[in-house]
Amino acid sequence: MKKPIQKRTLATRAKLIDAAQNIISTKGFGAMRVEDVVQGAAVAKGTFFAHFHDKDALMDFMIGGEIDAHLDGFEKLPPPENLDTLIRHLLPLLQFMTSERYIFDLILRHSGAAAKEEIGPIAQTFDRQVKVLTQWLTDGPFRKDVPALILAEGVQAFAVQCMALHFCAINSEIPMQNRLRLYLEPWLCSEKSS
Amino acid sequence: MKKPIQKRTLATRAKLIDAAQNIISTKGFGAMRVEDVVQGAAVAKGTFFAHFHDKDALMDFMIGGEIDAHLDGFEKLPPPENLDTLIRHLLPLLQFMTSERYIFDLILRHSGAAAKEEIGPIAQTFDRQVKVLTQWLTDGPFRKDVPALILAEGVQAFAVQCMALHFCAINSEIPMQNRLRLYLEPWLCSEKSS
Amino acid sequence: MKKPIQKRTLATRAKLIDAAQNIISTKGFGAMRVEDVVQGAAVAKGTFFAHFHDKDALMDFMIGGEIDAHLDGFEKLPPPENLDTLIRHLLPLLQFMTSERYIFDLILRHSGAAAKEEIGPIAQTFDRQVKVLTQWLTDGPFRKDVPALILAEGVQAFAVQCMALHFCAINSEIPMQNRLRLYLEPWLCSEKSS
Amino acid sequence: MKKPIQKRTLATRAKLIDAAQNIISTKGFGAMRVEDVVQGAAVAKGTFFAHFHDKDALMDFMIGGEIDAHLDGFEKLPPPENLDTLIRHLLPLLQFMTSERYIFDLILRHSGAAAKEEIGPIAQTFDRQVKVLTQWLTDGPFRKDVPALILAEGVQAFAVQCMALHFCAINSEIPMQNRLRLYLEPWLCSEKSS
DNA sequence: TATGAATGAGCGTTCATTCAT
DNA sequence: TATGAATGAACGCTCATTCAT
Repeated sequence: MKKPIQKRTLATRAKLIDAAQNIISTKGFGAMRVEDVVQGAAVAKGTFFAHFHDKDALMDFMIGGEIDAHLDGFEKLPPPENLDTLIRHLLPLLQFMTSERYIFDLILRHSGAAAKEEIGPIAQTFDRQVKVLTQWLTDGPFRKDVPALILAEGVQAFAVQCMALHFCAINSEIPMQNRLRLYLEPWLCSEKSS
Repeated sequence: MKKPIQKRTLATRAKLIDAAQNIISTKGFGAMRVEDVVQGAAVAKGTFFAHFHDKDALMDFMIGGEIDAHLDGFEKLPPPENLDTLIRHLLPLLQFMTSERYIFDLILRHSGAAAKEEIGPIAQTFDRQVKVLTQWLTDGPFRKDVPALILAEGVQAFAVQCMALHFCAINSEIPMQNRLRLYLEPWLCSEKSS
Repeated sequence: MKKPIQKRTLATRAKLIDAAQNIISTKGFGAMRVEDVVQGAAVAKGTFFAHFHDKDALMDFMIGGEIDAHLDGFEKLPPPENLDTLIRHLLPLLQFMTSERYIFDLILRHSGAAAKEEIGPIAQTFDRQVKVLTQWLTDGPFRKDVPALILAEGVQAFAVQCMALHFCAINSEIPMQNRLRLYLEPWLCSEKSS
Repeated sequence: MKKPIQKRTLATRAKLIDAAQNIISTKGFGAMRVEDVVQGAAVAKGTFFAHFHDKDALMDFMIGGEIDAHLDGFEKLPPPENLDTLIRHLLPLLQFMTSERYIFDLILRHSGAAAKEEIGPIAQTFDRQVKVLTQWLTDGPFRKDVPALILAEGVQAFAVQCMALHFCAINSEIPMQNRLRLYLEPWLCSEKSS
């Protein structure tokens, strides 16, 4: 009986998110200005900060949403029956994450939930990624001598590495998915030697 | 006839680096402001930018130097004769890199040399890291079915993952070195099945 | 048939005043926020404004009450038989008024009833002050060549001046009551020269 | 040899003051916005705060300047040969001070230099006022049984009282100068009895 | 080389007050 | 009466970077 969130509150929040979405799809994440969002939502600036602690919180929410959409897609797919399928499945997400340097940096910063006590949207998607990957690795034709959870976290590590190198001048001539294969082949398709 | 670097130039640069070092050891990397550095060096703001292209260049230099010192140490060590030794050798570096969130973020950003054409100090240390690791992996009792270079890059990827999780509220109860072992054991001590 | 004030109304008002009193005695007048008051009273923001026209009205009420208490005390005292007694009598009130810069400023602003049509509590205390002083000056051994009312207003003027200078860095070394004596001696103990 | 203030610095400061002056004479002191000032001066916002600690500091400076101009005029006048002349001389200043409620409030707040360590422009004019008045009262046909300095401070006290009452709904029907005469006559034209 | 005043775009904040429910 | 989300107009601030001297 504390706070039966009012309809108006939700409506306002939706307006803000809509406005943000508009700006993002037009000009990209990096170009989002609080000023423009409140203007687009026809809402006072104070209202913005009543709904989101700061600009970063909104970015976290928006990017987290996008990643979640990808993960929703992942869950609808059958477990990949080989390494190449797995990589092909992952690729769209990696491409989104590297679509803007701004996004990648922000994701990295938020992925580790950092000092914040409450885990933010992006950090939660990282957990979810591991869950999905764990499932795939359990069901698919991958090494079984190592817990799927560890394998999944490793895939994440390699994916991040590939994305980072993607932004690297010297290393970017080799496509992300190729490099990822280079790592995942020995990671997922070996068996511990006795 | 390539203008012999003047004594004054070097002196000023030294003053700036000294001042920066002072601030860093007092308040940490994250608290470094150009303002304070030039004040500490008793030099004008503009002078700073005559010596370093931007603030990041100085940070890059300072952190790069620190990492290089670690790598110098690595090179003096004998190749690790097993996984635990390898991890123990790496640990001090990882600890420096995670001593401040600010450092870790900055390192991540620079590790990929980014958009910059010329590779900065930090990026170079990453190359050097790979070289050292490659040597260690070549000489030590590790899997040989995968190029040592790839293995080395993988070690780097796992190290980054461990550092990132170190900053994550939910995952930080397990020590970095333990987690690293979890990843490196299957990564370095397997052999491709058939 | 003028709507008999309901018990609930009075209770709410009392809760608000209580809450305000709490905050004031803890953190001072200047730190009072409507937010905190309604929270302390466990009442909604809007309710506050149903009971007080604005925040100033509450402040006016609280400070006016405090001053009135002082004046009640004054009326119980016998007319001062000399200047020093008069000043000694006044002192506690002046001390309250200068206990916080915020109070003094607010009193000054309200003393002149300002643009408001209806005279507020503080403005009324100023009238009452003049009445009390007029009585004192009529009954005591003070000059009679000037209407007691004018003298009383003068005392008020000098008191304000002393309070203002009390807040002034350069002038505050001399105690309020001493300075007041400096002014009142020639103001109250002279006679017009023919 | 610390900081030989540069020409540019002075020019920028002048631009800011000019712009402020423009706005003030068009729309009054109360309507001055920092935003408009920097725009009018064609200067960055940061520059404003490099020259004035905050908006209040500029207001202090502007109003102080205005009062100083009045005081400059006062110093060119011969000492008033009677009370009415003295009041007539003072009137323009009082009228400026009461021309806007905003100004009067701000002057009151700053007159007592308050908590600030360094005395601001307005506070300084208050000192200067006393000096000018002291001279007038020394040279003119006023009571000599009280130090001119005390008399001068008293005049100030009465002037403030009159200005405050000027803004008071109930008391404002009687013109400031008339009320001032009511006070000053007994204050300046008496001699201590016996 | 050295100087340091100026830049500048946008974020976060404030908090008394209003108004539709 | 009571509710509490929304308002809103500035203000203050940040601080790496530039550029005319």
